[in-house]
Amino acid sequence: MENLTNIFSALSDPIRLRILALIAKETELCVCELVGALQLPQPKISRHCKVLSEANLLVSRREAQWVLYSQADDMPDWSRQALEAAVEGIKQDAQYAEDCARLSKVERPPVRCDGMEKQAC
Amino acid sequence: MENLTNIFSALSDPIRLRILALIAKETELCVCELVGALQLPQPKISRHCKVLSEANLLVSRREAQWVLYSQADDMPDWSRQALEAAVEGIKQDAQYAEDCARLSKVERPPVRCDGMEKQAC
DNA sequence: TTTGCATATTCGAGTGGGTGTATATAAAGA
DNA sequence: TCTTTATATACACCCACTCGAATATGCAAA
Repeated sequence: MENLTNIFSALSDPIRLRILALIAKETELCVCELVGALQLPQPKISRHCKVLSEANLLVSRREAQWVLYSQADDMPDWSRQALEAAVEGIKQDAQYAEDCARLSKVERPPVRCDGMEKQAC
Repeated sequence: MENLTNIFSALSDPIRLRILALIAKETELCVCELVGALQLPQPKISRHCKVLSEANLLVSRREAQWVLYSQADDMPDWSRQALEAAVEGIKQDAQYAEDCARLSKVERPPVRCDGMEKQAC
């Protein structure tokens, strides 16, 4: 029951929904990319990512200086369904398009160039 | 965006989830039945039902002295999906079984005997 | 119209969550 | 080691939310 309400309270914040939508689109993002896309202070983004991690919606891995967040892969069905609903909902918001546009202009950190030569970024 | 966060914050309360699960099971319930099933003060139930109505998850209709709550039928897809996820999640909680058991013992108000002679209740 | 039942609302108190600012930690490179 | 970049945390403040208790409203039957 507490798991359940944690999930939905994690989903009940606009900034966290924006983070989830971008990660759903890009698979994996680091904090500084999210800061660039959402144009919000870094501690704010970091705290919201923590909330999403504690709700078991995101997981993080550190790579050099960067911390990369992605969707958790061991969610119960209803949790994944709730997450999908949230992402689907925010995709219909104008904010999502703006965030995507800004994200595309954010310089990719070298660690995000998966499968390529890191110098190529 | 505000619609979206309203939905998820409406879903982020254990009492509201219990209400939604019972209504999903019984289609339509009045406040006094919910009070009996959840064993909580009537003003509390009433306030939570109001929150769910304002999030467009429930609708209410008055029949004599009773107010009957049921799922809204004009939800966007992602909203219905979120609601289904919430109900699915709470069904796996022990609390749900207890609520169902208590609900089955609550005396049905005459207005809930759909399609039958009301005296038969 | 008075009484009783069902539901909704108001009020004040208490609590948790979000935020900005500042600072701490972690890692890499000079 | 010192600096830079990236991320996390600490602290104080404020606001929204929840609650219990009391009261108001709506409806029907006597």
